[in-house]
Amino acid sequence: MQIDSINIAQTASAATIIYEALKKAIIEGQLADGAPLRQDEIAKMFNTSRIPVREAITMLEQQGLVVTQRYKGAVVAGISPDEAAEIWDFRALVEGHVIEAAVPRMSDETLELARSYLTAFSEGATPMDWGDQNRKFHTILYRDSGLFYHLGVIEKTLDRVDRYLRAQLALSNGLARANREHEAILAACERRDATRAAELTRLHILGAKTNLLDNLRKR
Amino acid sequence: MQIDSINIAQTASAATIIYEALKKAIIEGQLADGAPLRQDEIAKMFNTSRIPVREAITMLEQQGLVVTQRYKGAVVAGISPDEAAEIWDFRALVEGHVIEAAVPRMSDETLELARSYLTAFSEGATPMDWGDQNRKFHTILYRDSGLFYHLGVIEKTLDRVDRYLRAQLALSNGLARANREHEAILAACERRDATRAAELTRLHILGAKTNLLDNLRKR
DNA sequence: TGCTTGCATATTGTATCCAATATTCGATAT
DNA sequence: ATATCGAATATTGGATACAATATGCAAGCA
Repeated sequence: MQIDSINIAQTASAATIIYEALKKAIIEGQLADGAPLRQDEIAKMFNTSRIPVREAITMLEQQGLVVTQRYKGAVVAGISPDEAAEIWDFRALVEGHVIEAAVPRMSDETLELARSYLTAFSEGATPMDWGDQNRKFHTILYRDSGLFYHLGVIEKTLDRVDRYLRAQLALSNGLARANREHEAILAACERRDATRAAELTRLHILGAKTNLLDNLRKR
Repeated sequence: MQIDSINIAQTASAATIIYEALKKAIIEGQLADGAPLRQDEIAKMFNTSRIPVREAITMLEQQGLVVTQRYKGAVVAGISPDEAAEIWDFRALVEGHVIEAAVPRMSDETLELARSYLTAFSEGATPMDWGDQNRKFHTILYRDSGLFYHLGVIEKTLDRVDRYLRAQLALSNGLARANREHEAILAACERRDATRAAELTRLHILGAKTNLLDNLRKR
């Protein structure tokens, strides 16, 4: 006898659980740039030994979310204005390509979901809401491309800059413009204009880049 | 007193050494698709305990070079024709963009280096030679872009598919065409025609994709 | 005071040991 | 013969213990 469903729900390893939790904390900005990740401290928080903690930190390092130095430990990786600029350029390139591939294959359900995220975004009250709904809105528009490698790279890139994206949205002119541009992108998708959707996505990202850089350099 | 040079040569951790060695073995194809990575076995090879081995495997998993299952271990990650096709598309997109950014900033030394790699490629005798020189040739042309995030993503992508790239070059029509196309790309760089260099790079990669897919599907 | 030196403490890196799970293989029943 | 069960073995996941290195601090000295 074979009952697959029983084996499907694999309990995650402690290392994975710790990794997800730390990643969330970094992405959401609860751990600020440069904040140290002490193995002992984290191990106590999760009631484990340091071994799974170390594996979690190793994963984070591979993702570029922390930087470690031998015998000195890991700290949350920051981002310089130059890096930020480059990453936004990268996003424009890849996300533009992916949405262009996705539009012809985009289902009505996807469009409806996107619309609901757009609404939730405009009704959001906190930077966390804006960030979450913004990300949901964009990634749902990419999903139907079926380009899993691209999607994975985009996810990792967004993880890397999520904090800064949120900060950018919270700027004075961030929200209103994002809303306007989201509306235009979704409209292009709805009328199946892949080229225009891609163009608008690129402009949306590059505009956010300018906005963010003005702010980063100001500090 | 400050003597920097003494502290520069950091001895790498065992985990890092093992990671580099395993990565090399996977990239070079010494460990074939699906080959299991036994922690005990590897630990003995490096005269260490399994702890650094596990961290090395964790790194490889994050890179997508191995796939692990809880309590079952890690095996070298293969690649399906669909994934291969997508990754070659991704390469065309990103590498085309990066070389376009690099050409205006490309130094004469870079061009000379590229020429030397091109020569070494054409004179190579084994798939390993071809693969190495091919990769050197391409990446040197990207370097002067200064787009470090893009460069990092490209490196990881090439690591992921290095084995298949090598196999593609070794196909009957692989070498001669690669040589011809490399020559054309380099010529465009030398006359500072960024647009053309980018276009040729994209065509070069997409052509290789077709060649590879024909071969993958045949098996 | 300002600087070095050496020790105590803190932190990370690794080895060893135990626990949890998977796999193999033989015995048994049908 | 084939299928099923269960114990023995193999393998991975994690806890504890120890080693290597970094950091902070206080004593000593100019």
